Amino acid sequence: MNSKISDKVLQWYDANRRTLPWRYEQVQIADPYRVWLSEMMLQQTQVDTVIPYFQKFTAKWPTVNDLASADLDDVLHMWQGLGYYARARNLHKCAKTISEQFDGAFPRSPEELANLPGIGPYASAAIAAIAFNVPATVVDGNVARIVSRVFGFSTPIQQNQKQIYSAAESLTPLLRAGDYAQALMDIGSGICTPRSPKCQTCPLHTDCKAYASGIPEQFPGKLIKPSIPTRYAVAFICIKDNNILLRKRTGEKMLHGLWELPGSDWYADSLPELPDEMQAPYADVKHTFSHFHLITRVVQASEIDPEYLNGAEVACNINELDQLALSTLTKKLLKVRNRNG
DNA sequence: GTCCGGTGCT
DNA sequence: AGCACCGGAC
Repeated sequence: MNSKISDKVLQWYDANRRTLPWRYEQVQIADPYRVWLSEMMLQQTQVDTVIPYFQKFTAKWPTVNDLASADLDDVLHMWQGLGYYARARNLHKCAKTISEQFDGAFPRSPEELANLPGIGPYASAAIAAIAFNVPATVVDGNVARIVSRVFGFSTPIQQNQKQIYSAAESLTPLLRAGDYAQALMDIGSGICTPRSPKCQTCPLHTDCKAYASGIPEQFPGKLIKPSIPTRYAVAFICIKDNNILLRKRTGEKMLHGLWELPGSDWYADSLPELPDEMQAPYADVKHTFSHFHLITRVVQASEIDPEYLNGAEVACNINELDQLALSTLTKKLLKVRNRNG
């Protein structure tokens, strides 16, 4: 009964699987390094966004030992734009651990994998299944949505983790665990999508309670999210002789290790006051992070009163910005320069 | 604008 | 258990 579902999933996969740079054919042996790297990148990030990053990383660092020998600054630079930069720091830390303590070989069991930096319950199961065919239960957002729909769970995913895990476990096959996990990812991203599931093309629609209900998109229920606050900041674009003032974020603040425009802290209430002569020209740029909006007043000036700087700025050639790790926020702020000339 | 999503820290 | 963390799809 349950094995029938995994059989349908695997048959669908054999006919419809996506070709992706980290996937291997059945005649090939999986490279755990590539499986691990892809899974780290795919957390919180869509396949199409990940592909060029994966290509760049594997070209520059073909093995985990190569990545372990890299500088963290280079890793952050290569990661720029992918977001959640703690992933890049943990990636580097994990590569060093594998290289130095595991002789360059990833462990096979989910339990050992879960002890490594950046590898949690999802990734440990996914790597064990995909790289080593261990029949671990792999539950990410896609799987949780598929399982909720097949079983007709209306409880929001966040409040139903145990039931979802048990249901997912009951479907997981003992053989071809890696193909099965990847098949569910493909079905989740291409068919069983959050808003408009394409049930007619789904191999499980005749097994699916949500489909039978006629309103599959309403499974699982959604959690009402509280609205997030807005913060405010001032940042300076100060260019002289082709050099722009930048500083490197330090400490434990978000985006630390990346370069940014000098400016104020991010205040909870309103835009920091500036003297009139520093107000023009400027542009207000809005950016949204996971837990707050940020409105930044970008002021362009050839000189900045040192009172507004912290003394840690570095003059960087504006034609060599592509050699530094910049967040998407900083790139967005830098575009003001093109707008205002 | 609104929604989506793994891990680590506390 | 609750919160911090980013960018892209719709």
